[in-house]
Amino acid sequence: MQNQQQYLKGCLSAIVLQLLQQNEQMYGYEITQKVREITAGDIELTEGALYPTLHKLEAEGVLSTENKLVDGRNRKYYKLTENGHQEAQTALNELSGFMNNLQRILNPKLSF
Amino acid sequence: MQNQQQYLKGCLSAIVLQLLQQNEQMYGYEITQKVREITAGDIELTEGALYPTLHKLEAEGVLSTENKLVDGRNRKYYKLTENGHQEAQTALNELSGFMNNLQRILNPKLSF
DNA sequence: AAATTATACCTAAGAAAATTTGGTATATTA
DNA sequence: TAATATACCAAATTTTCTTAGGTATAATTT
Repeated sequence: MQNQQQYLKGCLSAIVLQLLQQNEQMYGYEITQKVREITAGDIELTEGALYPTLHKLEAEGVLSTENKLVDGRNRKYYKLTENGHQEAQTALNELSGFMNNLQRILNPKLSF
Repeated sequence: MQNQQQYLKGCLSAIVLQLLQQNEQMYGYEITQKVREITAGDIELTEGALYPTLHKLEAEGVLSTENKLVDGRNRKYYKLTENGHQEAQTALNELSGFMNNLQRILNPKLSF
């Protein structure tokens, strides 16, 4: 169960979009901690991967940002744009479909 | 449900290992058709990704090969080596763990 | 008081792994 | 006979992540 990191490829954006569907607004560091918490430390979003992804989603118009100073430190909050909500739903439906397919491959006996 | 391809990144090797745990021996083209069949066409393994992956797994000693001439066409059959069975089990356990974690993220209400 | 850890952002070089596009060849089907 | 299906492969490019840095403030530990 140790090296799950490799499987993260491809679904980092989807994870971000899901968390922002659930939480209204989050900042980068918060996202890394949330994923660490939910997965009990199995999955660690590296900042080198996360920040470029956030910037890309913002550049695509999926996310918007707002800077806030909290306890003397700067935080950059991200939220889904109006269009981003639709994009998020599409991406998450696709991921859901993919996971069902992957289950079919891994569990050939079960039928869904 | 169309573009699930993006999520394939990172688990191509695991899919190959799973299919070879189930099937004893398979050749490349057969693997692409099998995945297409199981996923009803949602996931298409491109040959440009599959063959390099097979060669890599062979180079690592996870898979061994045997060439056969069938109906006038050459087929290169792959099977798990003795060591490959262990590697496969490890990789598939990791993927299973990853999917559970991803479910926790996508489905925050459910507890597993 | 000083050093370490936690919080919080970021970039750039490199590596890994896929896509895209091309190639070769035989058998079957239209 | 032309197109499709079968069957293999490699190379250039792109995408995406890891690794390894950098900056800065607050809180904790030594």
